[in-house]
Amino acid sequence: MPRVSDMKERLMDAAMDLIWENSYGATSVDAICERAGAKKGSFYYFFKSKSELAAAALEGCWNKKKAEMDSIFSPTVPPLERFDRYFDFVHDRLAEVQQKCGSILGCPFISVGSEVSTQDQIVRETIDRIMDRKLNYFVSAVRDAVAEGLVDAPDPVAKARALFSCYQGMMAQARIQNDIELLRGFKGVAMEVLGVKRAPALSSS
Amino acid sequence: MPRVSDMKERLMDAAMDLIWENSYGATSVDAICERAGAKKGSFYYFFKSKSELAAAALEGCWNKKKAEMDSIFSPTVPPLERFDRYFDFVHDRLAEVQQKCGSILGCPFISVGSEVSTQDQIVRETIDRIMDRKLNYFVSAVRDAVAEGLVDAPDPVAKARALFSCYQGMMAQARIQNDIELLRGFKGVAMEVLGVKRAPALSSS
DNA sequence: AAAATACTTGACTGATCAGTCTACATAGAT
DNA sequence: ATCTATGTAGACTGATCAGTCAAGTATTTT
Repeated sequence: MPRVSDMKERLMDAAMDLIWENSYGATSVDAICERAGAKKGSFYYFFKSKSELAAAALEGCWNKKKAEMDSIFSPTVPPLERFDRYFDFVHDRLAEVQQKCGSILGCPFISVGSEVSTQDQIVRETIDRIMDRKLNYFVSAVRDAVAEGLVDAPDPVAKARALFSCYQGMMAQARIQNDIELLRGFKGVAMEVLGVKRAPALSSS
Repeated sequence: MPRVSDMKERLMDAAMDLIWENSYGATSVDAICERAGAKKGSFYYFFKSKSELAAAALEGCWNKKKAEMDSIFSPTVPPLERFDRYFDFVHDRLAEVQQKCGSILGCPFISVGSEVSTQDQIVRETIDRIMDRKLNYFVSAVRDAVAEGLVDAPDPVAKARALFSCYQGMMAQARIQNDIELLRGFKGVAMEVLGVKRAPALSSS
């Protein structure tokens, strides 16, 4: 195989950045090409439509985060500490992005999902799948917490879903209000929603 | 004052319908005009931009709902029953809209807010204000529930915020998954998040 | 009757949109 | 050396975008 190009990745990264910062609708193919340093021809060489690129970019975004998620939600970590670490991680990540672009961007999957759900099946299904995978981390952690007697939950899946909804709602609000403070206090809210019996001593800062 | 026209309201309604069903970005001024039976000139006679119309339409949407909210969250209704009635109301409303347009549309304020927050200050601030007013209903109800000893909450505002986030997250997910079932089970989730001591006997079905 | 207010009309502009197409470049394989 | 696969370049298309504008109509006030 001749020359290998990193243009496909550059286009996906550029698309993800722009879509997350602005929105799917407000992000043009021209703008994506410009940021990626590509020309139109390259774009349509790799992707057959804007919508297909968006789906690929979102999937790629998830794949990048997956390793980190696996580490944070590792079964070797005490279940409640997983949430603690995760919300710290998200906070730090959003704060870092805010330095670059000046806004709290929240979760791209919720924002873009809400935006395109009625108009773009490809993107909608991609996001649906990703959200489900994300939820699974919560479910395992809640199950483990129940097993260790840290949390009372007759239905761990329902509990995990409740926390997941709460997390998503908070992220959406953080974006709308452009306020990271909502995230800062979320660890406490999470423990309350889980109905933690007594706060465990955590090792991390 | 000469002739009175209902075109302003027609434009606002048309805009709200289209933006809620699709998105802000995917809704063109031409499409709004067509649905309202207006011509371009009329549009720009009443509104100086698409963004200003969107803000007006969202504000108008809230004003229409306000009376219903006041009734549901009336202090004469037992506090926990307010939530019960509200989530029933939202469920029925979304189911009704689904009949017309085939999709679960969720909450327009969250969807549009997430979409435009970084791009349109006018709309962003409008939504921020509306969400805050909505939250206040939750806060009062939680306070009353605490006063009646139905709920334990050292910080009723935090509790209300937690439930509000959870509600919003669930609505966003309902739209993304195009699934109303999430709403059906929400009343139970809400009571759990509130940490209701014992389920009170409710009068409504 | 005339003037003023409150709209309505629809053609128009220039920018931008997603997507197409042909020609070309660069690399490894033979 | 040349052939082939993998890209790249960028001009182009036709549709659609938000927004403008000058001219018109209907209604009430004076």
